Amino acid sequence: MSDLITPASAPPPSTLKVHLVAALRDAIIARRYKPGDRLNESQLARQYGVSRIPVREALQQLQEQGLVMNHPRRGMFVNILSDDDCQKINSLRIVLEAEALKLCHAHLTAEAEKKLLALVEQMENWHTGSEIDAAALDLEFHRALWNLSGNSYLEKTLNALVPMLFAHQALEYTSHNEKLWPLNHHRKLLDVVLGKSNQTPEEAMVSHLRVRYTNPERYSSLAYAPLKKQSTDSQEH
Amino acid sequence: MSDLITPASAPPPSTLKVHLVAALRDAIIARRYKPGDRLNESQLARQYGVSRIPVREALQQLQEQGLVMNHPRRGMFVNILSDDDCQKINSLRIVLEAEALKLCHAHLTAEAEKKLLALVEQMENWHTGSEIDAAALDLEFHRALWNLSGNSYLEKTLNALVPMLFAHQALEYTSHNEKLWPLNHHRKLLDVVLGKSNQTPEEAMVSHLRVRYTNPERYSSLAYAPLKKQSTDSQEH
DNA sequence: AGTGTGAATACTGTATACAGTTTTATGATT
DNA sequence: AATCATAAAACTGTATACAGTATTCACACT
Repeated sequence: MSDLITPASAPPPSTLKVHLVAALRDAIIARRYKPGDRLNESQLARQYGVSRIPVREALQQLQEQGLVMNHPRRGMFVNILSDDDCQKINSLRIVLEAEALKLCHAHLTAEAEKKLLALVEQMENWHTGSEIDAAALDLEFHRALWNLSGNSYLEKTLNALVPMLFAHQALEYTSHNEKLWPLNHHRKLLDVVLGKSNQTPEEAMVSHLRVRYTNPERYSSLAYAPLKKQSTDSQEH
Repeated sequence: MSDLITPASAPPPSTLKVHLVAALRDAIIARRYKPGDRLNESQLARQYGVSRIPVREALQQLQEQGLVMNHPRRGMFVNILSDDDCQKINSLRIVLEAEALKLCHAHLTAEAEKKLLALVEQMENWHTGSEIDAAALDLEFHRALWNLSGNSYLEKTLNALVPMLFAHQALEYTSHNEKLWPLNHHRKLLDVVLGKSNQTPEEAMVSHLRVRYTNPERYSSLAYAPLKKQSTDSQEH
Protein backbone atom coordinates (compact mmCIF):
# COMPACT_ATOMS: atom_id res chain seq x y z
CA MET A 1 0.00 0.00 0.00
CA SER A 2 2.85 2.38 0.80
CA ASP A 3 2.09 5.98 1.66
CA LEU A 4 -1.15 7.34 0.31
CA ILE A 5 -0.24 10.78 1.45
CA THR A 6 3.27 12.10 1.43
CA PRO A 7 4.39 12.09 5.06
CA ALA A 8 4.85 15.53 6.53
CA SER A 9 8.40 14.69 7.50
CA ALA A 10 9.41 13.78 3.97
CA PRO A 11 12.14 15.87 2.41
CA PRO A 12 10.20 18.47 0.42
CA PRO A 13 10.68 17.36 -3.17
CA SER A 14 11.12 20.87 -4.37
CA THR A 15 11.21 22.11 -7.90
CA LEU A 16 13.06 24.91 -9.62
CA LYS A 17 9.82 26.82 -9.90
CA VAL A 18 9.26 27.13 -6.16
CA HIS A 19 12.76 28.44 -5.64
CA LEU A 20 12.28 30.96 -8.43
CA VAL A 21 8.95 32.09 -7.04
CA ALA A 22 10.53 32.76 -3.66
CA ALA A 23 13.55 34.50 -5.15
CA LEU A 24 11.58 36.69 -7.50
CA ARG A 25 8.92 37.57 -4.95
CA ASP A 26 11.54 38.57 -2.42
CA ALA A 27 13.29 40.65 -5.07
CA ILE A 28 10.06 42.46 -5.92
CA ILE A 29 9.05 43.03 -2.30
CA ALA A 30 12.54 44.30 -1.53
CA ARG A 31 12.15 46.56 -4.56
CA ARG A 32 15.22 45.26 -6.36
CA TYR A 33 12.77 45.06 -9.22
CA LYS A 34 10.55 48.10 -9.29
CA PRO A 35 6.98 48.56 -10.50
CA GLY A 36 7.05 48.81 -14.26
CA ASP A 37 10.27 46.89 -14.72
CA ARG A 38 10.22 44.32 -17.43
CA LEU A 39 11.05 40.75 -16.43
CA ASN A 40 12.65 39.01 -19.37
CA GLU A 41 12.30 35.25 -19.34
CA SER A 42 15.50 34.43 -21.17
CA GLN A 43 17.53 36.88 -19.13
CA LEU A 44 16.20 35.52 -15.85
CA ALA A 45 16.77 31.98 -17.06
CA ARG A 46 20.41 32.81 -17.76
CA GLN A 47 20.78 34.56 -14.40
CA TYR A 48 19.49 31.59 -12.47
CA GLY A 49 21.05 28.99 -14.71
CA VAL A 50 17.82 27.28 -15.69
CA SER A 51 15.64 27.10 -18.77
CA ARG A 52 12.78 29.42 -19.56
CA ILE A 53 10.07 26.98 -18.53
CA PRO A 54 10.45 27.16 -14.74
CA VAL A 55 10.96 30.92 -15.04
CA ARG A 56 7.70 31.25 -16.95
CA GLU A 57 5.88 29.14 -14.41
CA ALA A 58 7.24 31.18 -11.53
CA LEU A 59 6.28 34.45 -13.20
CA GLN A 60 2.78 33.20 -13.84
CA GLN A 61 2.40 32.28 -10.20
CA LEU A 62 3.50 35.76 -9.22
CA GLN A 63 1.02 37.15 -11.72
CA GLU A 64 -1.76 35.27 -9.94
CA GLN A 65 -0.52 36.84 -6.71
CA GLY A 66 -0.75 40.30 -8.23
CA LEU A 67 2.94 41.09 -8.11
CA VAL A 68 3.55 41.02 -11.85
CA MET A 69 1.34 41.68 -14.83
CA ASN A 70 1.33 40.02 -18.19
CA HIS A 71 0.87 41.86 -21.45
CA PRO A 72 0.15 39.08 -23.92
CA ARG A 73 2.98 38.58 -26.36
CA ARG A 74 4.80 41.52 -24.79
CA GLY A 75 6.03 40.13 -21.55
CA MET A 76 5.80 40.30 -17.81
CA PHE A 77 6.14 43.55 -15.91
CA VAL A 78 6.30 44.24 -12.21
CA ASN A 79 2.77 45.38 -11.47
CA ILE A 80 1.97 49.04 -11.11
CA LEU A 81 -0.66 50.04 -8.61
CA SER A 82 -2.38 53.39 -8.63
CA ASP A 83 -3.09 55.24 -5.39
CA ASP A 84 -6.63 54.03 -5.78
CA ASP A 85 -5.49 50.42 -6.09
CA CYS A 86 -3.44 50.78 -2.92
CA GLN A 87 -6.42 52.23 -1.10
CA LYS A 88 -8.60 49.35 -2.19
CA ILE A 89 -6.05 46.76 -1.19
CA ASN A 90 -5.49 48.48 2.11
CA SER A 91 -9.16 48.71 3.01
CA LEU A 92 -9.46 45.01 2.28
CA ARG A 93 -6.34 44.36 4.30
CA ILE A 94 -7.83 46.11 7.30
CA VAL A 95 -10.94 43.92 7.23
CA LEU A 96 -8.89 40.76 6.92
CA GLU A 97 -6.23 41.64 9.46
CA ALA A 98 -8.92 42.61 11.95
CA GLU A 99 -10.50 39.22 11.45
CA ALA A 100 -7.11 37.57 11.88
CA LEU A 101 -6.41 39.50 15.05
CA LYS A 102 -9.78 38.46 16.40
CA LEU A 103 -8.94 34.80 15.85
CA CYS A 104 -5.43 34.94 17.28
CA HIS A 105 -6.38 34.98 20.92
CA ALA A 106 -7.96 31.55 20.77
CA HIS A 107 -4.82 29.98 19.31
CA LEU A 108 -2.24 31.69 21.47
CA THR A 109 0.55 29.54 22.84
CA ALA A 110 3.47 30.40 25.07
CA GLU A 111 5.76 29.75 22.15
CA ALA A 112 3.85 32.05 19.82
CA GLU A 113 3.75 34.76 22.46
CA LYS A 114 7.48 34.55 22.88
CA LYS A 115 8.09 34.86 19.16
CA LEU A 116 5.78 37.83 18.75
CA LEU A 117 7.28 39.58 21.74
CA ALA A 118 10.77 39.06 20.38
CA LEU A 119 9.76 40.62 17.08
CA VAL A 120 8.10 43.57 18.80
CA GLU A 121 11.17 44.29 20.88
CA GLN A 122 13.42 43.91 17.88
CA MET A 123 11.34 46.53 16.10
CA GLU A 124 11.18 48.87 19.05
CA ASN A 125 14.95 48.81 19.35
CA TRP A 126 15.36 49.47 15.67
CA HIS A 127 17.23 52.71 15.27
CA THR A 128 19.77 52.03 12.64
CA GLY A 129 19.46 50.01 9.51
CA SER A 130 17.83 50.18 6.14
CA GLU A 131 14.22 50.78 5.35
CA ILE A 132 14.12 47.46 3.55
CA ASP A 133 15.01 45.62 6.73
CA ALA A 134 12.37 47.54 8.64
CA ALA A 135 9.83 46.44 6.05
CA ALA A 136 11.01 42.86 6.36
CA LEU A 137 10.49 42.93 10.13
CA ASP A 138 7.11 44.55 9.73
CA LEU A 139 5.99 41.88 7.27
CA GLU A 140 7.37 39.11 9.43
CA PHE A 141 5.37 40.28 12.42
CA HIS A 142 2.15 40.48 10.47
CA ARG A 143 2.76 37.10 8.88
CA ALA A 144 3.17 35.66 12.35
CA LEU A 145 -0.23 37.06 13.27
CA TRP A 146 -1.84 35.67 10.14
CA ASN A 147 -0.39 32.30 10.92
CA LEU A 148 -1.57 32.44 14.51
CA SER A 149 -5.11 33.09 13.34
CA GLY A 150 -5.38 29.39 12.60
CA ASN A 151 -7.21 30.00 9.32
CA SER A 152 -4.85 29.03 6.52
CA TYR A 153 -7.15 30.51 3.89
CA LEU A 154 -7.14 33.85 5.63
CA GLU A 155 -3.38 33.57 5.85
CA LYS A 156 -3.06 32.78 2.18
CA THR A 157 -5.37 35.60 1.19
CA LEU A 158 -3.38 38.14 3.15
CA ASN A 159 -0.19 36.75 1.66
CA ALA A 160 -1.64 37.50 -1.75
CA LEU A 161 -2.62 41.07 -0.91
CA VAL A 162 -0.17 42.67 1.47
CA PRO A 163 3.04 41.99 -0.49
CA MET A 164 1.63 44.17 -3.24
CA LEU A 165 1.69 47.11 -0.85
CA PHE A 166 5.25 46.34 0.18
CA ALA A 167 6.30 46.08 -3.45
CA HIS A 168 5.08 49.64 -3.81
CA GLN A 169 6.84 50.90 -0.73
CA ALA A 170 3.41 51.96 0.39
CA LEU A 171 4.68 52.09 3.94
CA GLU A 172 7.27 54.55 5.07
CA TYR A 173 9.72 53.87 7.85
CA THR A 174 11.75 57.02 7.54
CA SER A 175 10.01 59.09 10.19
CA HIS A 176 11.52 58.01 13.47
CA ASN A 177 9.07 60.20 15.29
CA GLU A 178 8.19 57.93 18.13
CA LYS A 179 4.46 58.40 17.92
CA LEU A 180 4.21 57.94 14.16
CA TRP A 181 6.76 55.26 13.60
CA PRO A 182 4.77 52.30 12.34
CA LEU A 183 7.07 49.79 13.95
CA ASN A 184 6.06 51.13 17.35
CA HIS A 185 2.43 50.21 16.79
CA HIS A 186 3.01 46.53 16.93
CA ARG A 187 3.09 46.21 20.68
CA LYS A 188 -0.48 47.46 20.75
CA LEU A 189 -1.48 44.71 18.37
CA LEU A 190 0.28 42.18 20.55
CA ASP A 191 -1.56 43.52 23.57
CA VAL A 192 -4.84 42.86 21.82
CA VAL A 193 -3.79 39.29 21.15
CA LEU A 194 -2.82 38.85 24.78
CA GLY A 195 -6.11 40.33 25.95
CA LYS A 196 -4.27 43.16 27.66
CA SER A 197 -5.84 45.94 25.60
CA ASN A 198 -9.16 47.69 25.87
CA GLN A 199 -9.24 48.20 22.11
CA THR A 200 -11.20 45.84 19.94
CA PRO A 201 -9.26 44.05 17.20
CA GLU A 202 -11.00 46.22 14.63
CA GLU A 203 -10.08 49.45 16.39
CA ALA A 204 -6.50 48.41 16.86
CA MET A 205 -6.07 47.35 13.26
CA VAL A 206 -7.78 50.40 11.85
CA SER A 207 -5.59 52.75 13.81
CA HIS A 208 -2.52 50.81 12.75
CA LEU A 209 -3.32 50.55 9.06
CA ARG A 210 -5.55 53.43 8.08
CA VAL A 211 -3.20 55.56 6.05
CA ARG A 212 -3.41 57.52 2.85
CA TYR A 213 -1.59 56.49 -0.23
CA THR A 214 0.05 59.14 -2.31
CA ASN A 215 2.58 57.78 -4.68
CA PRO A 216 5.87 59.51 -5.10
CA GLU A 217 7.75 58.62 -8.25
CA ARG A 218 8.09 55.04 -7.25
CA TYR A 219 7.78 53.65 -10.71
CA SER A 220 10.24 52.69 -13.30
CA SER A 221 10.39 55.38 -15.92
CA LEU A 222 10.19 52.62 -18.49
CA ALA A 223 6.79 51.45 -17.34
CA TYR A 224 4.82 49.97 -20.23
CA ALA A 225 6.89 52.06 -22.62
CA PRO A 226 8.48 50.66 -25.74
CA LEU A 227 10.94 48.23 -24.38
CA LYS A 228 14.46 49.42 -23.98
CA LYS A 229 17.46 47.83 -22.32
CA GLN A 230 16.61 48.42 -18.72
CA SER A 231 19.02 49.45 -16.04
CA THR A 232 21.27 46.50 -15.35
CA ASP A 233 21.91 47.40 -11.71
CA SER A 234 18.69 45.75 -10.65
CA GLN A 235 20.13 42.34 -11.34
CA GLU A 236 21.22 39.88 -8.77
CA HIS A 237 23.08 36.63 -8.24
CA MET B 1 4.67 56.25 -29.45
CA SER B 2 1.63 54.18 -30.32
CA ASP B 3 -0.34 52.70 -27.46
CA LEU B 4 1.52 52.51 -24.20
CA ILE B 5 -1.32 50.59 -22.72
CA THR B 6 -3.37 48.14 -24.67
CA PRO B 7 -6.67 49.87 -25.31
CA ALA B 8 -9.59 48.28 -23.53
CA SER B 9 -11.36 47.83 -26.83
CA ALA B 10 -8.54 45.86 -28.38
CA PRO B 11 -9.33 42.30 -29.38
CA PRO B 12 -8.10 40.30 -26.40
CA PRO B 13 -4.95 38.59 -27.69
CA SER B 14 -5.83 35.44 -25.90
CA THR B 15 -3.74 32.39 -25.33
CA LEU B 16 -4.49 28.71 -25.11
CA LYS B 17 -3.82 28.86 -21.39
CA VAL B 18 -6.65 31.25 -20.60
CA HIS B 19 -9.13 29.12 -22.50
CA LEU B 20 -7.94 26.05 -20.66
CA VAL B 21 -8.18 27.77 -17.30
CA ALA B 22 -11.78 28.72 -17.97
CA ALA B 23 -12.70 25.30 -19.31
CA LEU B 24 -11.07 23.39 -16.49
CA ARG B 25 -12.37 25.68 -13.77
CA ASP B 26 -15.89 25.41 -15.08
CA ALA B 27 -15.54 21.65 -15.25
CA ILE B 28 -14.38 21.50 -11.64
CA ILE B 29 -17.05 23.86 -10.34
CA ALA B 30 -19.70 21.93 -12.23
CA ARG B 31 -18.24 18.79 -10.63
CA ARG B 32 -17.51 17.05 -13.91
CA TYR B 33 -14.17 16.53 -12.24
CA LYS B 34 -14.63 15.63 -8.61
CA PRO B 35 -12.41 16.24 -5.59
CA GLY B 36 -9.61 13.69 -5.63
CA ASP B 37 -9.71 13.09 -9.38
CA ARG B 38 -6.35 13.05 -11.05
CA LEU B 39 -5.79 15.51 -13.88
CA ASN B 40 -3.36 14.00 -16.33
CA GLU B 41 -1.46 16.54 -18.40
CA SER B 42 -0.98 14.40 -21.48
CA GLN B 43 -4.56 13.21 -21.46
CA LEU B 44 -5.93 16.74 -21.15
CA ALA B 45 -3.54 17.90 -23.84
CA ARG B 46 -4.89 15.25 -26.19
CA GLN B 47 -8.48 16.08 -25.26
CA TYR B 48 -8.05 19.75 -26.03
CA GLY B 49 -5.73 19.24 -28.96
CA VAL B 50 -2.82 21.20 -27.55
CA SER B 51 0.55 20.38 -26.07
CA ARG B 52 1.25 19.79 -22.42
CA ILE B 53 2.73 23.23 -21.80
CA PRO B 54 -0.47 25.31 -21.84
CA VAL B 55 -2.23 22.55 -19.89
CA ARG B 56 0.47 22.67 -17.22
CA GLU B 57 0.23 26.44 -17.03
CA ALA B 58 -3.55 26.33 -16.70
CA LEU B 59 -3.39 23.70 -13.98
CA GLN B 60 -0.84 25.72 -12.06
CA GLN B 61 -3.09 28.75 -12.19
CA LEU B 62 -5.95 26.67 -10.84
CA GLN B 63 -3.61 25.42 -8.14
CA GLU B 64 -2.97 29.01 -7.07
CA GLN B 65 -6.74 29.44 -6.93
CA GLY B 66 -7.07 26.45 -4.65
CA LEU B 67 -9.09 24.30 -7.02
CA VAL B 68 -6.38 21.73 -7.69
CA MET B 69 -3.47 20.49 -5.66
CA ASN B 70 -0.06 19.42 -6.81
CA HIS B 71 1.81 16.47 -5.44
CA PRO B 72 5.34 17.00 -6.70
CA ARG B 73 6.29 14.49 -9.36
CA ARG B 74 2.98 12.73 -8.84
CA GLY B 75 0.56 15.01 -10.56
CA MET B 76 -2.35 17.40 -10.14
CA PHE B 77 -5.49 16.39 -8.29
CA VAL B 78 -8.76 18.20 -7.83
CA ASN B 79 -8.40 19.59 -4.35
CA ILE B 80 -10.07 17.90 -1.43
CA LEU B 81 -11.39 20.07 1.36
CA SER B 82 -12.22 18.76 4.80
CA ASP B 83 -15.30 19.97 6.65
CA ASP B 84 -12.95 22.13 8.62
CA ASP B 85 -11.51 23.66 5.46
CA CYS B 86 -15.01 24.46 4.23
CA GLN B 87 -15.83 26.09 7.56
CA LYS B 88 -12.73 28.24 7.39
CA ILE B 89 -13.37 29.29 3.83
CA ASN B 90 -16.99 30.02 4.62
CA SER B 91 -16.24 32.15 7.66
CA LEU B 92 -13.83 34.14 5.54
CA ARG B 93 -16.41 34.36 2.80
CA ILE B 94 -18.94 35.84 5.18
CA VAL B 95 -16.55 38.60 6.22
CA LEU B 96 -15.70 39.42 2.64
CA GLU B 97 -19.20 39.23 1.23
CA ALA B 98 -20.47 41.43 4.05
CA GLU B 99 -17.83 43.98 3.13
CA ALA B 100 -18.82 43.71 -0.53
CA LEU B 101 -22.48 44.16 0.28
CA LYS B 102 -21.62 47.22 2.32
CA LEU B 103 -19.85 48.77 -0.65
CA CYS B 104 -22.49 47.93 -3.23
CA HIS B 105 -24.97 50.62 -2.30
CA ALA B 106 -22.56 53.40 -3.23
CA HIS B 107 -22.01 52.01 -6.73
CA LEU B 108 -25.58 51.10 -7.54
CA THR B 109 -26.82 52.00 -11.01
CA ALA B 110 -30.20 51.50 -12.64
CA GLU B 111 -28.59 49.02 -14.96
CA ALA B 112 -27.04 47.02 -12.15
CA GLU B 113 -30.30 46.99 -10.23
CA LYS B 114 -32.11 45.65 -13.28
CA LYS B 115 -29.60 42.87 -13.74
CA LEU B 116 -29.69 41.82 -10.08
CA LEU B 117 -33.47 41.89 -10.02
CA ALA B 118 -33.64 39.75 -13.13
CA LEU B 119 -31.37 37.19 -11.51
CA VAL B 120 -33.38 37.19 -8.29
CA GLU B 121 -36.63 36.60 -10.14
CA GLN B 122 -35.06 33.92 -12.26
CA MET B 123 -34.01 32.14 -9.09
CA GLU B 124 -37.35 32.58 -7.35
CA ASN B 125 -39.11 31.04 -10.32
CA TRP B 126 -36.72 28.14 -10.39
CA HIS B 127 -38.71 25.00 -9.83
CA THR B 128 -37.39 22.57 -12.32
CA GLY B 129 -33.89 22.00 -13.52
CA SER B 130 -30.68 20.57 -12.29
CA GLU B 131 -28.83 21.37 -9.14
CA ILE B 132 -25.84 22.39 -11.23
CA ASP B 133 -27.83 25.12 -12.93
CA ALA B 134 -29.11 26.35 -9.59
CA ALA B 135 -25.53 26.60 -8.42
CA ALA B 136 -24.58 28.49 -11.57
CA LEU B 137 -27.33 31.05 -10.96
CA ASP B 138 -26.35 31.36 -7.32
CA LEU B 139 -22.74 32.01 -8.23
CA GLU B 140 -23.70 34.46 -10.95
CA PHE B 141 -25.75 36.52 -8.52
CA HIS B 142 -22.97 36.69 -5.97
CA ARG B 143 -20.40 37.52 -8.63
CA ALA B 144 -22.61 40.40 -9.71
CA LEU B 145 -22.55 41.69 -6.15
CA TRP B 146 -18.79 41.36 -5.90
CA ASN B 147 -18.43 43.29 -9.10
CA LEU B 148 -20.80 45.97 -7.92
CA SER B 149 -18.70 46.48 -4.81
CA GLY B 150 -16.27 48.46 -6.93
CA ASN B 151 -13.25 46.88 -5.29
CA SER B 152 -11.60 44.64 -7.86
CA TYR B 153 -9.28 43.13 -5.27
CA LEU B 154 -12.20 42.13 -3.10
CA GLU B 155 -13.81 40.67 -6.21
CA LYS B 156 -10.71 38.74 -7.11
CA THR B 157 -10.29 37.43 -3.59
CA LEU B 158 -13.84 36.13 -3.47
CA ASN B 159 -13.37 34.59 -6.87
CA ALA B 160 -10.46 32.66 -5.44
CA LEU B 161 -12.37 31.43 -2.41
CA VAL B 162 -16.00 30.76 -3.22
CA PRO B 163 -15.49 28.47 -6.23
CA MET B 164 -13.76 26.04 -3.88
CA LEU B 165 -17.03 25.66 -1.99
CA PHE B 166 -18.96 25.12 -5.19
CA ALA B 167 -16.45 22.54 -6.35
CA HIS B 168 -17.32 20.64 -3.17
CA GLN B 169 -21.04 20.96 -3.62
CA ALA B 170 -20.97 22.61 -0.24
CA LEU B 171 -24.33 24.15 -0.97
CA GLU B 172 -27.44 22.11 -1.38
CA TYR B 173 -30.30 23.11 -3.61
CA THR B 174 -32.35 20.03 -3.19
CA SER B 175 -34.63 21.22 -0.41
CA HIS B 176 -37.36 23.17 -2.10
CA ASN B 177 -38.75 24.11 1.27
CA GLU B 178 -39.58 27.73 0.64
CA LYS B 179 -38.06 29.07 3.82
CA LEU B 180 -34.82 27.15 3.55
CA TRP B 181 -34.21 27.26 -0.13
CA PRO B 182 -30.99 29.25 -0.52
CA LEU B 183 -32.06 30.74 -3.82
CA ASN B 184 -34.92 32.48 -2.02
CA HIS B 185 -32.52 34.40 0.18
CA HIS B 186 -31.16 36.54 -2.55
CA ARG B 187 -33.97 39.06 -2.64
CA LYS B 188 -33.11 39.98 0.92
CA LEU B 189 -29.56 40.68 -0.12
CA LEU B 190 -30.81 42.80 -2.99
CA ASP B 191 -33.03 44.70 -0.57
CA VAL B 192 -29.96 45.55 1.49
CA VAL B 193 -28.21 46.88 -1.60
CA LEU B 194 -31.25 48.96 -2.46
CA GLY B 195 -31.46 50.31 1.08
CA LYS B 196 -34.90 48.74 1.51
CA SER B 197 -33.92 46.47 4.36
CA ASN B 198 -33.57 47.07 8.05
CA GLN B 199 -30.84 44.44 8.26
CA THR B 200 -27.22 45.47 8.20
CA PRO B 201 -25.07 43.97 5.46
CA GLU B 202 -23.35 41.80 8.05
CA GLU B 203 -26.61 40.48 9.44
CA ALA B 204 -28.01 39.74 6.02
CA MET B 205 -24.90 37.95 4.86
CA VAL B 206 -24.49 35.95 8.04
CA SER B 207 -28.05 34.70 7.90
CA HIS B 208 -27.57 33.83 4.23
CA LEU B 209 -24.26 32.05 4.54
CA ARG B 210 -23.90 30.66 8.03
CA VAL B 211 -24.32 26.98 7.45
CA ARG B 212 -22.67 23.85 8.68
CA TYR B 213 -20.54 21.71 6.48
CA THR B 214 -20.82 18.01 6.78
CA ASN B 215 -19.37 16.15 3.88
CA PRO B 216 -21.22 13.23 2.41
CA GLU B 217 -19.15 10.98 0.20
CA ARG B 218 -18.45 13.70 -2.26
CA TYR B 219 -14.98 12.52 -3.09
CA SER B 220 -13.56 10.33 -5.72
CA SER B 221 -12.84 6.95 -4.24
CA LEU B 222 -9.49 7.16 -5.95
CA ALA B 223 -8.40 10.20 -3.98
CA TYR B 224 -4.64 10.19 -3.52
CA ALA B 225 -4.66 6.46 -3.94
CA PRO B 226 -2.28 4.60 -6.19
CA LEU B 227 -3.20 5.87 -9.59
CA LYS B 228 -5.56 3.79 -11.61
CA LYS B 229 -7.34 4.43 -14.84
CA GLN B 230 -10.05 6.74 -13.66
CA SER B 231 -13.63 6.72 -14.78
CA THR B 232 -13.70 8.00 -18.33
CA ASP B 233 -17.22 9.40 -18.14
CA SER B 234 -15.96 12.61 -16.60
CA GLN B 235 -14.48 13.70 -19.89
CA GLU B 236 -15.75 16.43 -22.12
CA HIS B 237 -15.41 17.98 -25.57
C1' DA C 1 17.66 67.30 -38.01
C1' DG C 2 13.33 64.95 -37.95
C1' DT C 3 10.01 61.50 -39.76
C1' DG C 4 8.49 57.44 -41.97
C1' DT C 5 9.35 52.72 -43.84
C1' DG C 6 11.22 48.15 -44.01
C1' DA C 7 14.59 44.67 -42.63
C1' DA C 8 16.72 42.57 -38.78
C1' DT C 9 16.48 41.21 -34.11
C1' DA C 10 14.43 39.75 -29.80
C1' DC C 11 10.91 37.82 -27.32
C1' DT C 12 6.77 35.26 -26.13
C1' DG C 13 3.69 31.25 -26.76
C1' DT C 14 3.66 26.59 -27.99
C1' DA C 15 5.47 22.10 -29.45
C1' DT C 16 8.64 18.46 -29.04
C1' DA C 17 12.39 15.95 -26.70
C1' DC C 18 14.75 14.05 -22.79
C1' DA C 19 15.90 12.54 -17.90
C1' DG C 20 14.60 10.92 -13.63
C1' DT C 21 11.04 9.41 -10.66
C1' DT C 22 6.74 7.12 -9.67
C1' DT C 23 3.49 3.76 -10.78
C1' DT C 24 2.13 -0.49 -12.74
C1' DA C 25 2.89 -5.00 -14.39
C1' DT C 26 5.42 -9.33 -14.22
C1' DG C 27 7.37 -13.16 -12.20
C1' DA C 28 9.86 -15.58 -8.52
C1' DT C 29 9.54 -17.29 -3.75
C1' DT C 30 7.29 -19.05 0.33
C1' DA D 1 -2.78 -17.67 -2.86
C1' DA D 2 -0.06 -13.97 -0.98
C1' DT D 3 4.28 -11.33 -0.69
C1' DC D 4 8.35 -9.46 -2.28
C1' DA D 5 11.64 -8.19 -5.91
C1' DT D 6 12.47 -6.70 -10.42
C1' DA D 7 11.43 -4.88 -15.02
C1' DA D 8 8.46 -2.22 -18.00
C1' DA D 9 5.52 1.64 -18.68
C1' DA D 10 3.77 6.15 -17.69
C1' DC D 11 4.17 10.60 -16.02
C1' DT D 12 6.18 14.88 -14.33
C1' DG D 13 9.78 18.41 -14.45
C1' DT D 14 12.91 20.55 -17.38
C1' DA D 15 15.43 21.63 -21.65
C1' DT D 16 15.53 22.66 -26.36
C1' DA D 17 13.33 23.93 -30.79
C1' DC D 18 10.26 26.44 -33.64
C1' DA D 19 6.64 29.89 -35.32
C1' DG D 20 4.63 34.14 -35.17
C1' DT D 21 4.46 38.72 -33.21
C1' DA D 22 6.48 42.86 -31.27
C1' DT D 23 10.34 45.81 -30.98
C1' DT D 24 14.49 47.88 -32.59
C1' DC D 25 17.62 49.58 -35.90
C1' DA D 26 19.04 51.43 -40.27
C1' DC D 27 18.29 54.07 -43.98
C1' DA D 28 15.74 56.80 -47.29
C1' DC D 29 13.02 60.85 -47.68
C1' DT D 30 11.53 65.72 -46.56
